[in-house]
Amino acid sequence: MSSRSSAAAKHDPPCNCGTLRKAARRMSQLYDGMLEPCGIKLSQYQVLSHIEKSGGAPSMGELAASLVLDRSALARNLKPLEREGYVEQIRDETDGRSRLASLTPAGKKKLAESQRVWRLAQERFDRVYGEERSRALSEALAELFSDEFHARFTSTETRK
Amino acid sequence: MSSRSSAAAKHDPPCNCGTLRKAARRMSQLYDGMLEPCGIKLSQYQVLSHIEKSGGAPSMGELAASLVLDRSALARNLKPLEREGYVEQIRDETDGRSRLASLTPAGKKKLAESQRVWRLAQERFDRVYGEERSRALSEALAELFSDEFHARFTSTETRK
DNA sequence: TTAATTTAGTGGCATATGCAAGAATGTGTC
DNA sequence: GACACATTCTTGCATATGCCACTAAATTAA
Repeated sequence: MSSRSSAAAKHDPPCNCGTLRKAARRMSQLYDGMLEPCGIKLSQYQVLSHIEKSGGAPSMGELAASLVLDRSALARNLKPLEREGYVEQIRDETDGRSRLASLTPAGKKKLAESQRVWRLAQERFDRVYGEERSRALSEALAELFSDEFHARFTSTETRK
Repeated sequence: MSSRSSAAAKHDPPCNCGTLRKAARRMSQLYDGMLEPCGIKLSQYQVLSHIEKSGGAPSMGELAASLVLDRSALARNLKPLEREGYVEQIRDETDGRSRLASLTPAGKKKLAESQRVWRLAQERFDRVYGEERSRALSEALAELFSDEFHARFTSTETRK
């Protein structure tokens, strides 16, 4: 038999998920490094950014969903941002259960400031990785965290 | 002027890093879900798996590097695995500073068990995402956490 | 209207991560 | 052999994440 097929030489391909996590850790490090002068991490920038993109005052649930983040995790991630006075929770008049996340003036300012740095990071990424590939990668990854992918992945749960 | 180019409509493309993080969170959830019967998370499986791949007894530093993980983070991640008796740290005879990570018999058994489930997850991923694309994605991501990418990204730090 | 159900957000518990400072060990030099 | 310097791991501190159990509020069913 060939040495390739021996039991000991059973090389598994790299773990898709592990690879994703490694890349995420490394990129977070790089982006965080650039955002450092702004005093916020990419994770926090993402929160501010998503609040703005949502139109201003999303509910915790909506915001968590758009960040692909657990509700409780989002609540905790907001803590430092509230402490710094960038974000505040306001009651939803139409639904007593809901809290809406909203940027304070200071939050909008910090977001604008961070956005400038973030764009530099994006540009650097595109330059190093290639603009075309960058766009393609973004789309590929967006597919992975889409609800459709999740549904297709879990629907095959039972059989085979 | 067209509405597209107005200041308010300045749509930034999605954040490469944020997208990566979202995808990593979601995939971790899916892989963790499948590994659940084994009683370990993907992050823990990765540790066991990398110890094995390394040949048996890597130093903390080597293991951390192969996992693209901070040394201190690795040390903490090992805690639960040591508690469960899957991993043990042994002193390096040739270097008093170094600790080597090693799988216990129970750890090898748990790894083998988890590996079976992990392969199912990988297969499911490949089936849903496409085997060819899966392989390509893996390579693309591996490039992102490579030292070369890190170097190229940070080397342009100063200029522009 | 009241009871059952669904939806939102919170708090407890455990793991995951990173950075910076500190302690232990090794090495090279004089 | 003692000192300066480098390497390895450990600790403290802060954030990041997820799951589950619980409370509050709204919605639907009876």
